[in-house]
Amino acid sequence: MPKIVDHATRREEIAEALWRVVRRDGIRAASVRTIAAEAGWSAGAVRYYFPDQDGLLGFAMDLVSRRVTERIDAIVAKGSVPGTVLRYLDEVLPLDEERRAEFDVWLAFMAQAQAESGAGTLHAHTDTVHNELRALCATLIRALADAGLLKDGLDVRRETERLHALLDGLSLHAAIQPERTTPTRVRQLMRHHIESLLA
Amino acid sequence: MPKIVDHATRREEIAEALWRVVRRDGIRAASVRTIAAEAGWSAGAVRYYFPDQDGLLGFAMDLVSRRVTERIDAIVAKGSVPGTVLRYLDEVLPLDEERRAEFDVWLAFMAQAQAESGAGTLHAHTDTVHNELRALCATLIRALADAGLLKDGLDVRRETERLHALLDGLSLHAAIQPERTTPTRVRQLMRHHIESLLA
DNA sequence: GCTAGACTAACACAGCTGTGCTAAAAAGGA
DNA sequence: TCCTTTTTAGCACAGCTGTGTTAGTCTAGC
Repeated sequence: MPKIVDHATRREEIAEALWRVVRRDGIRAASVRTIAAEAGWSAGAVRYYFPDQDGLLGFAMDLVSRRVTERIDAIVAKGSVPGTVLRYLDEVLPLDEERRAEFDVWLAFMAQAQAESGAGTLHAHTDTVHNELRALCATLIRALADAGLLKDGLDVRRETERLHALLDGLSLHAAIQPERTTPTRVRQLMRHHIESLLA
Repeated sequence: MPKIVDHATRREEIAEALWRVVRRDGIRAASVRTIAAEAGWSAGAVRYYFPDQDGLLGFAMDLVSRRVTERIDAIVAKGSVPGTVLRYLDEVLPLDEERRAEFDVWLAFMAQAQAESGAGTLHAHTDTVHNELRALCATLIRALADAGLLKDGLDVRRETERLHALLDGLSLHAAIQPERTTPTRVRQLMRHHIESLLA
C-alpha cells in the first residue's frame, strides 16, 4: 500500500552524492547535511536510509568496490591472450572521467581507512578490493603462463605482485597528474610491461 | 629581552602533532583543538604559530616533502651502480615505522589535495614531491644507462616512468598491507625489477 | 475516499568547528 | 627592580556537526 521505492537504488543514489562531495571538497566535507544537499533531499531523508554516518561511509566505499568488481566480471575473454590481459588492465585503470572520479573517492577512503587502523570496517573494504585486484593480476599472469607465453625463469607469484604494484602506481599517477600521465601513455607503459614478460 | 624560542622548530613540532592526529584518526579529526591537545598546548598557542588551519595543513604537508628530500640528499653514492640505485629506492620506500607513518600522512594529504583540484596549495605540494620522485627515478635509470648496464632496446624515459609507478605502487602496498608486503618482500621485488633492466 | 504503512521534513540538543579578540604570563636586558 | 617584547591561555561568537525525536505527507490497495 505504501509508496514503493527501491531501497537499494536510493542508497546508491545517496552514496553517489557522497562521492561527488568527497571528490569536490574532500572527505572532511562529507557531512550528512552536505551530502543531503548534494543529493537534493533533506538531511532527514538521508538519515532514513542511513541511520548513521559511518554506515553511509561504509556503504559508499563498498559501492566503489562493487562497481570495480562488476566491471571486471563484465569483460569477456576473446582474442589473443596478451590482448585480453591488456583489456582487463585497461578496465581497472582510471583512464576516463568516470573511473578517475571513482579512484579519487577510493583514494580518500583508503587514506581514511588507513587511520582507523585494523579494527575499522573501512579497512576491511580496502583489503577486499586490494585482494581482488591482486587476484585479477594473478589470473592474468597465470593465463600468460598457461598459454606458454611467459619468458623462461619468471616467477609467477613475483610477477603477480610486480604487475599489481605497477597497476596501482600507474593508477595513482593517472589520477594525480592526468595531464602528464595520459591514458595513451598509461596504455603504452602497460603494453610495454606485459611485452617484457613474454618470451 | 623576550623569551626566545626557535619559531621554525616549534612549527615543526606542531606539524608533527598534526601528523600523529592524522595518522591515528584521519584528516577529518585534524582540528586546531585536537592538534593543540596532541602537542600539549592550548589552541591559542597553536594559532600563534599558525594563524589559520590551511596554513598548518600546508606547512605539515610541506614538512613531509622536505623530510623526503633530506633523506634522498643524505645518501652518498658508493659501491656498484645497481647497489647504489637500490639503496636510493630503499630510502624512499616506507619500510620502517617512521617512514610508514610519513607515507600514511602523505596519503591523507594527497587525497585531500586531490579534492581541491588544481587551485589548492596542497595540490602544488603533491606535484612537487611527485616530480622530485620522478626526477630521482630518472637519475637512477640514467645512472644505469651511463654505466652501460642497461639492457639494449630499453627506452630511458619509459623505464623511468615504469620504475616510478612501481615505486609508488609498492609504497602503497607496503603501507596498506604491511603484513603481506613485508620490507623483505618489497626489497626483493625492487631488486628483481632492477635486475630485469640490466644487460 | 480511507487508511495502513512507507516515506519525508523539521526541529532540538549538546558538542565541536575556525577564527577574532583580550588579558596575562614569561623572559631577559636596563 | 622595572619595562618591553614575545609568547601563552582563555573567552566569545556564529556556524556547523551527528544524532534523536516528532509531526507530518504521501501512496496504494481496499
